[in-house]
Formats: sequence, C-alpha cells, structure tokens
Amino acid sequence: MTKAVQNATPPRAVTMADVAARAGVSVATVSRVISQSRPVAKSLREAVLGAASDLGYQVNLVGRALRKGRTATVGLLVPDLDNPFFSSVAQHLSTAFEGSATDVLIFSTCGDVDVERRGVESFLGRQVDAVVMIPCHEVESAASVQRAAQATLTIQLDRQVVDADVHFVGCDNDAGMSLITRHIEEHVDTEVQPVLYVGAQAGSSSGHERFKHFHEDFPDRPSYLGEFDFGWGQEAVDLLLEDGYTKATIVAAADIIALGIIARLHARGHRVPDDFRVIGFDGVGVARFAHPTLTTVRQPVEEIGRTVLDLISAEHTQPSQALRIVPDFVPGHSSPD
Amino acid sequence: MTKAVQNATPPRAVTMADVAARAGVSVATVSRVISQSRPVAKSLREAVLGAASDLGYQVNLVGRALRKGRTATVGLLVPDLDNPFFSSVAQHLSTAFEGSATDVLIFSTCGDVDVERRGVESFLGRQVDAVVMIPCHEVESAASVQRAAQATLTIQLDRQVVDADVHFVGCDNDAGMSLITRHIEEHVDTEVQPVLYVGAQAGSSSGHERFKHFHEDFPDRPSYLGEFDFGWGQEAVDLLLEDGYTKATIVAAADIIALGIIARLHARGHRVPDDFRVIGFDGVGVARFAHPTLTTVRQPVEEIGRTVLDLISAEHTQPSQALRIVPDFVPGHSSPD
DNA sequence: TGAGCCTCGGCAATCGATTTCCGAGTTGCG
DNA sequence: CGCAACTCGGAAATCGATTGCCGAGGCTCA
Repeated sequence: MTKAVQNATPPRAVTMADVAARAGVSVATVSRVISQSRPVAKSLREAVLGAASDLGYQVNLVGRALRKGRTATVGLLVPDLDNPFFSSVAQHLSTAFEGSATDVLIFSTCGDVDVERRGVESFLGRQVDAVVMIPCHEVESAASVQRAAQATLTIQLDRQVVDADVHFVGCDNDAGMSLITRHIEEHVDTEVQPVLYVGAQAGSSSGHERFKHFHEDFPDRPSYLGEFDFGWGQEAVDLLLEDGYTKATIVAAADIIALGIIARLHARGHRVPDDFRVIGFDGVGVARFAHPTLTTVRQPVEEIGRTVLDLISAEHTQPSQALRIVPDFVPGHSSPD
Repeated sequence: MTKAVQNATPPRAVTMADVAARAGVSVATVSRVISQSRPVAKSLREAVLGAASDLGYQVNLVGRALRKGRTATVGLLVPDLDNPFFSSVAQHLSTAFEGSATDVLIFSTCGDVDVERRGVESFLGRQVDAVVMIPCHEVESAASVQRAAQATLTIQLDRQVVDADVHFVGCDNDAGMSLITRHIEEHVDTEVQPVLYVGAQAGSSSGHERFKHFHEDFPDRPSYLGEFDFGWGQEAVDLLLEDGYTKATIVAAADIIALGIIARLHARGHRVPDDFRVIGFDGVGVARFAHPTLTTVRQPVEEIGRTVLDLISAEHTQPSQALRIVPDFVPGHSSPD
C-alpha cells in the first residue's frame, strides 16, 4: 500500500487551454468540439479529442455554468431522508432523470425551515435550472417557495404552501381517501368496528386534505392528530385504548403512522386485523415489511417523477398548474379482504 | 390568484456591480463586505449592506466557485435512496454538516456503475471540496473512486473498492459479527436451532467481511448467498425450507434481508422466534416496524457522519486511513432474550 | 472572371466574484 | 519635521468556458 494517491497535491486540473495547446488549435475550437455547438472539420476534431483524452480533460462545469447561465441541474429539497416516503420520491425523481442529460442534486432540509431557506439560496446560487421541493411547512416555507419561484422554474411536490401560485405535482388525496372510504363501506361493519382517524396536526397540505376528506365521508367520527411519524402512531394507540375502544377501523394519514399503530397494538396484545383494522396512506416499500402487510393507498412516485421531468423539459414557461395524480388502492392483511 | 409569478421572465439577477453602483463604491469593496475577506470602514460597510438588502442581492456561487476554486460543498454518492440504510446514512451526513458552512449535495447512482461514473464527473466538474461515496460495486467502481481521489479529497463510506488507497469510514464488521456470535452462544442451543447464514453474493466489501467472519466463527455451517434486498430474503427461506430445516437460527447480512426472511417465514406458517430465530445487521429504523421486532447490530450512522465531517474539516491532507466504528447490539424479539 | 455565399477557425468579450497590486491618506515615532 | 509603517478603497487581472464577430478560403453561378 502506498500512500501516494491521497497525498499528492492535485496537479492543477487540465483546462481547455491545455488541450488547445496540445492540439495546436484555439480554445474556441476546443469548446466547439467538446460542447458540439458548431461543426468542426474532421481532422481538427480528431486532434482535439485525441489531445483531450491524452490529457484526461474533463469540462469544468463551473466555468460553463457561469458563461451559459444554465447548468443542466435540478435541485431537489426534501424535509427528511429518513422518512421512507420522501427518500422514495427522491430516488424516483433521480431515476426519471437518469436518461436525460440533467443531474438531480438532493438536499435534505432536516425538517427545519431555516435550513430549507439556506438550501434554496444554495441551489439558486448554483444556478440550477429548476428547484423541486417538498416544503417543510405549509406556512413557514412559503417565503422560500416564493423566493425560488421568482428566480427560476419551481415545482412543489407532495405538499403546497399556502397562497403561492407555483407549480404543484402530487397525489390526488381526495381520490385516495375515497378509495379508502369505499373499501371500508364494502368490507367493514362500522357498528362493530367504528372508524377512527389518526393524522397529523399541522404543517402539511396533504395532511389537511386527507383529514378534511375523512371528515366529510365520516362526519362525527373521532380523530387523533399528532405528527407524521412512527412514535405518534404508537402514542395514538395508547390514547384510543384509554378512550375505551376495543375494536376499531383505524385510518392513518400516512403509512409510517400506521406502522406505529400496528406495532403498539401488537405490543399491547391486540389483534390485527381481527379486532383492529388499520389502513395507511403512501404505499412506501416498507409497508410490505409489516406483519400483517399493510392495506394502503399507494402514491404513484414513478409517475410523479416523470411528470416533473415533463414539466421541466417543456421549455417555455407555462402558467402555474397543480397536477394531481390518482393513487392506487393496495389491499393488505391489516384489513379484511 | 394571478399567474404572474411563474410567468415573469426572471429579471436578470442582481450582481455585485449593481450593489456597488447603488452604494457608490467599487465592486471590490462590495466583495470584501459580503465575503468578509478584509475589514471595510463602517460607513461604507453599512452602505453596501443597505444597498444589498434593498436590491435583494444574493451572491452568485458559480462566480465565486470559479474564482476561488472551492465551493464549500461536499458531494455524496449513494447507490439507492430506496434502501433505508443508504438513505439513513445520507440523512445523518446532512445532519452532521448542518451546523457547518458546507452544503451536502446528494446524488443517487441508481446502483449503476455508469451513472456513478457520471455522478463523480458531475461533482468534480462542480468543484466540490470533497467526494463522499458508497461505491456501487467492489470492483467495477474502483475506477470512479480512483478518479475522484486523484482530483480531490475522497472518502469511501460503508464499502471499499478493492485495491484503492483512499480514505474509508465504516462499521467494524468483525466487531459486529462477534456481537452476534456471542449472542448466539449465550442464548441459542445450536443443536436444536442450527445456525445458517443468508448473505449477499457479490459486490460489496461489507458483505464479504461479514460472511468471512461468520465462516470463521461457524465453520462448516451452510450459507445462502444472493442479493442485498427484501426479495432475496424471501427466496432464501424457500431454499432453506426445501433443504429440510424446520428450526434454525438465521444470521442475515442485512436488516432488509432479515425482514424478507421473517415475512416469508410468517407467510409459510412458521413461528419467529419459536422455531426460527432471525438476526439482522444495520439497525435501520424499519427494523422496529417488524413483528417481532428485529434483533440486529446497529451501525452508528450519526458517528459515521461526524467522522466524515472531522476528516473533511481537518484541512491538510493526511495519509489515507480506514476508520472503523464499532457498532451496538440491539436485542429484539426475533431472537430469544 | 468576379460578385455573392457558405464554411469554419481564431480573436476577444463576457459571465460574476475574488484578489493582487497600487496609491492616497493617516498614524507613529525618533 | 521627516520617514517608515499601516490602513483601506479602487483598478484591473483572473478563474474556465462560451459565443458574437471577423475574415480567409473555397464554392457556385452568371
């Protein structure tokens, strides 16, 4: 083992000027060959490519970005990569762009509005061609969304901030909740297993929409509102057991909450789906890991990715629009067939 | 709702020249105020800051990067964000850098060596100050790792490519496997529940190391090698049941495999931990979602993040080193107490 | 043959910020 | 008082690539 590689001072990177010198042409010609912006005579082209490969030339994207004002990059801001739904969105957006010449760079805002603000400035400062973001917070992220939209093409994903006229791509929560309602109507005797809702308190438009729809379909049914996480699902179980429920059909606003609910029900000796039925929302991969497998509504993450790609590829600026994609119902064993 | 915001042509961004003009000073002065690279008289400084905030000036990081050759950015390459262990590493690295002035940008290579190569060039072209990567493949990623290391500070995470003298930060797999061995020796009658290994075939140093250690601790015990995913765990169960096992202690090379194993064991009517004990490795959050909860070895992702931060902050180039962090044993209910 | 057009290489300006160098003004000290 | 040292603002070069413009050479066509 030598320790050479890591120690060596990086020998000043090769530039177009070096390639030009070696090939005996001007930098302009090198640039035209590399970026294929104008045809160059075969002989010179080959000389340039030869010199470039001899020297191991790689284009400096910073120089290019400065001159062109564009970067072939889209910046994605997500609140938390430890949340399987968000990381899945990130993965599928990356996949959607894999074939294009555009890179997706991801930044985690760690659920913090200030970090989110910094992230937006960072992406704008880097001259990304588009900002795609899942806003941390319905209200407090509004300024960041506006700031991005005013500087470049901006798309909100999954959640919308209030009062901003900025593109949105997400799931049709009403359609999703209707699928759940129909499933319950068809398979559950709500006299025996009354319907309950466990959702999230604040901050996200998706949470609001799902709760609102539930409330319309099942007026007067109780709801428990907390956070979008596993721990809250567990806690909610304690609360509803305290309220005296021994059987119920629990509609959760997100899979991660539903998984917490199932875990705690088991821990406290209750049976799923015999006594309690649990239905999630999101369709994250981990829903398969649950036992019993989770009945849920799967958000079409692939299609969301493709939709964003289309929106960004579509060159000329369009009036802002909200694109809602209809989700699928995924029956599992946490509710009856 | 107006459709103005999204349609408006971005009104050419504000530059230092604009700020300088408004404040009645030179761009040099503006630069010195903004980047605090040299003291500036109070009156001018205030004039500059006033003008900057009036105009909504934000520094153009591309221009800065071109001139400085540094970017206060580290690029992280991960194989697949849909894998909870990788996304967790990404999240914790982001968290570790949250307080520093450096941004972490993440790129998913989608498990493809070619995309990984592109990602490395992309980061290098953007002049990141450091590349941190979980290589896709032990052998085929070697060229990309070398390329990065030769251009800038590079750190491999979790997996090492063969034959490269490049920093590495990861889990001490030997120590982790020893914890598992001790747990088995103390709690399992291996006559009744013979030990089996379900691991991954190819491609990752971690996989190799874990398998090798298992093989040393339990010579002659059978092993099933496939992929690092849920589906392989399920498939492995079919194989080992076919081989006639009705009771066993199954050591899995990763939690995600272990979860597949548990799911399929349940599906085929076997009991965990009564008949089969299952032990994972990684300690991803979803291990808690399993029922029974998974016994596993938790990789210290927070500490890995902090270690990378330290390595990158430590300015002057050091000889490459392999830093291995000792993991914790996390008892769950998939094996006896 | 000559005017007009086309092709294509090179010069030099340019993108936005940083930084070196210079010089004017001030202070310190013997 | 005079010289050195110091402070601090501005002019201009610089980072690396792209691109508008110019002009040389080759072609067509009348």
